[in-house]
Amino acid sequence: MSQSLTIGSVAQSAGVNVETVRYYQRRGLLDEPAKPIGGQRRYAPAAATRVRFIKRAQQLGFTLEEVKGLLLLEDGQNCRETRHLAEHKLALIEVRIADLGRMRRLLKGLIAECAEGRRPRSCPIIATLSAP
Amino acid sequence: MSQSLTIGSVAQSAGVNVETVRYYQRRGLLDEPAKPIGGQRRYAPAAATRVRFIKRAQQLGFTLEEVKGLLLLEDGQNCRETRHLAEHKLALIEVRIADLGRMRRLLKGLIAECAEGRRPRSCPIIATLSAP
DNA sequence: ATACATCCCGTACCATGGTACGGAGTCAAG
DNA sequence: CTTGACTCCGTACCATGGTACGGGATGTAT
Repeated sequence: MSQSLTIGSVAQSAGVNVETVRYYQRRGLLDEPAKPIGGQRRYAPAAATRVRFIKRAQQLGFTLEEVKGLLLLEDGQNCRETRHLAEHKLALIEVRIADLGRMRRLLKGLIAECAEGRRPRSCPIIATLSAP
Repeated sequence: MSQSLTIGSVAQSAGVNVETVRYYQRRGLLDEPAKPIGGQRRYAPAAATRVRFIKRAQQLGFTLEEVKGLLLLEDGQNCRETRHLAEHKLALIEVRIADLGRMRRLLKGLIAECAEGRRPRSCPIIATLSAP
């Protein structure tokens, strides 16, 4: 009963494509169970749990390579290392937020100039991009 | 004198790789000047300006496909359309910022739990990712 | 027992924005 | 006129996270 799932049911229960499960196996994020002689592989329910783990970590902004690192800590006994990974990721996310914030300010400013028609002869967005 | 630059000097003056200039030509973002019989192509200084335009637009978060759209409006006479493109991009950026903000809150919360050692038996980050 | 659904496996392809390679041709300076 | 740097062009490759295809083998339900 611990090896009861087909790859299709693992995929379905984790909400991903069968090909995605295979892909995770190729990427080394998921073990591939032994194949019975001329049969089909069977998966433990833990495989589906693991795929969900991967998906959740991705939603937190971890890449698959980083998830690989998290999975090494999966027993929950390495809280400190896990926290370091999370802190590092948090720092990267904050940099991205800051970058996007700058883009937003710039775009907003340009759009406002456009809307006010301050420089009716030439579009201020284009003008800014074209500046030497 | 209007066709005086080699591809190398265009690239250098715009701060990109020669291959990048060729790539933009393949993508249809930049015209490829006619090649003299058995000679080398020469570029007008406007080519370098255009490459810089592309790079700046990318920094504002536009993809190359979107830049292609902007370049069609490059004469500056289509302020309204340009503004629409910019507004659309701005909306996407704001969605992205909101997404990242959620990630940040989640990660911050988990890291704080870790640091406080509220759940010393198993790492709260791993536990959260592993939840059924 | 037969039909239909899945699985297996390798391989190729998608978007995105480039970089690298290699052999032949060309250009400019000394 | 030789040498070294640059150009040309097609093609292949990089990361990232998958998706698609196709023929043959299996599994399962009726």
